[in-house]
Amino acid sequence: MNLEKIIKNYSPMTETAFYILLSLTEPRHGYGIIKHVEEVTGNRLKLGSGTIYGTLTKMERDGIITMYADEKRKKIYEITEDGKVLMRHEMERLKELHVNVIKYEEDFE
Amino acid sequence: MNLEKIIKNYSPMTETAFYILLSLTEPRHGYGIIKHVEEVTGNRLKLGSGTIYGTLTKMERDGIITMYADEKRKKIYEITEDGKVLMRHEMERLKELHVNVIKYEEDFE
DNA sequence: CTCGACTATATCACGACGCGACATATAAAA
DNA sequence: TTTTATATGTCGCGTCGTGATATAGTCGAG
Repeated sequence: MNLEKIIKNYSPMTETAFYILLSLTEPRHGYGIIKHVEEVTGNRLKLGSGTIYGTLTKMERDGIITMYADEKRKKIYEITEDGKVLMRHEMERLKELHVNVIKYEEDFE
Repeated sequence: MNLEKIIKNYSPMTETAFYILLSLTEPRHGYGIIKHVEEVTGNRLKLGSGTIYGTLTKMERDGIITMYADEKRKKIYEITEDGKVLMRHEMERLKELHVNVIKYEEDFE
């Protein structure tokens, strides 16, 4: 899948997809990602098994992550260059969202 | 719908839902919301008609927005107190996300 | 040594969501 | 007058996150 289509199909990114990709700057396997996401969100976000393995399969098919190693009971992935471009794009969107949070925060007090 | 269930069902909020509620601190009708969202996102986000009217119906049913006025060709809504609580909750989540954007940004360069 | 807890992956059906297409209608502007 | 903008609504489509279910290896406590 080319970069243009990737960005179109993955924007806006779901929170799940965002945290999976955030975990894959270091090579990790599915179960390791689940634990890492729990860590960085302070146990708030717990990914279901269907979510993680389904998403990883889809992301590999689309070329935003790649197989790093295939051990007996561990399939280890890492993010690709296209994946990094996508994440930079998503991070810009999240910054825009944050600007609007700060701007309109007082209206909800 | 009670507040606990509202927060559970609307978290994490979709970008669409977030910007619709952000628009409803002032009373607005569907079409007005579409135009307002285009404005605050710099024409990035254009809501489809199915999205806006479907979401408004659902949000009113769940008690996070309420009918403010029902003119001939305009149904005007505004956010409820429960809706404001929900938005404060969502804004906290977006701040956490933003912290992680700043923290891990350099890993995607 | 055995039993439960943890690690690890995979598939399935379910409900929810965003979207564009299509339909309908009024009002303003060209 | 004809087009463009305003305004709401419904429908089917594809996608997504989730929990249930299945399967299986590892490892420590009793």
